[in-house]
Amino acid sequence: MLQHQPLDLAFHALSDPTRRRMVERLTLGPASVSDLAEPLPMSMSAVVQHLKVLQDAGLVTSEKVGRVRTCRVDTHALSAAERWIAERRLAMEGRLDRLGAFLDATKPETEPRE
Amino acid sequence: MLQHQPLDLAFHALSDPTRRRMVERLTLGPASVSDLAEPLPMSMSAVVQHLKVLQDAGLVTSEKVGRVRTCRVDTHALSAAERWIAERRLAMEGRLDRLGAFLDATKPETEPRE
DNA sequence: TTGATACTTAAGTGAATGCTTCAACATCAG
DNA sequence: CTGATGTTGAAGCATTCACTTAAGTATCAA
Repeated sequence: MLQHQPLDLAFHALSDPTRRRMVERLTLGPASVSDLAEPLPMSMSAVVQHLKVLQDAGLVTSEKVGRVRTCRVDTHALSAAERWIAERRLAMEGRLDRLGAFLDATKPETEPRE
Repeated sequence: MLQHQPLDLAFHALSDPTRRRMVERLTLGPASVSDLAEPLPMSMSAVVQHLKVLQDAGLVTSEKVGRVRTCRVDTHALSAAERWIAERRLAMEGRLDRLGAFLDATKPETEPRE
């Protein structure tokens, strides 16, 4: 991926189970990099790389104080991803509603109400 | 990716702009492979490969009649992805609510109502 | 039957991904 | 200062990705 829209980055970041676990952990509250790494069966280095993906996607923010980096969920990118899906669902439902209305109007095999 | 959970496949499929365009097109109604390929700046072959990713993720179904394959959105995987995000958002909001309540209870710098 | 249409499949290529290890580096406690 | 802690960075490696081209296979129309 060399030139991405925000949604590319967000969905890509969420496509990895390790990164989803990290987000799940962070929804419970802020955590250090070590906290995030502790339950994960991989090196610190790998966790930091996953964290970078999450940050580049705008799903997570972090700030370093002393030697500890504290990470938090950033809801904006998460909401954007959710919104894209919801919009598609609404587009589909709208279409299905129109189809339903069409079928109702066209083929009233039982008497239509009113 | 060699051993994936459904969400891995769904988010991965959605992380590509071409595949999102295909889903967007399909939310407007069923389409053939050629219909899907027509606006896209790549070979049919590439489109078919994208379609396979969408189908493996459970986002799209298709059936072939004659020489035409007709594709449709399958809402189940889409809903699952949406649900994962919504759950994280709710988890966060719940946490923020509790934090808010805690702050209200702990530091009533203005008089609490009641 | 012949040709055009609508896909399908295989093989190949360069770039990106998900790790690893090893070597830094900057706090902070004692 | 000295060591332990918490993180950061670079390099390397096997795999997966997003395409391409080229060669199929059905199906339908004439």
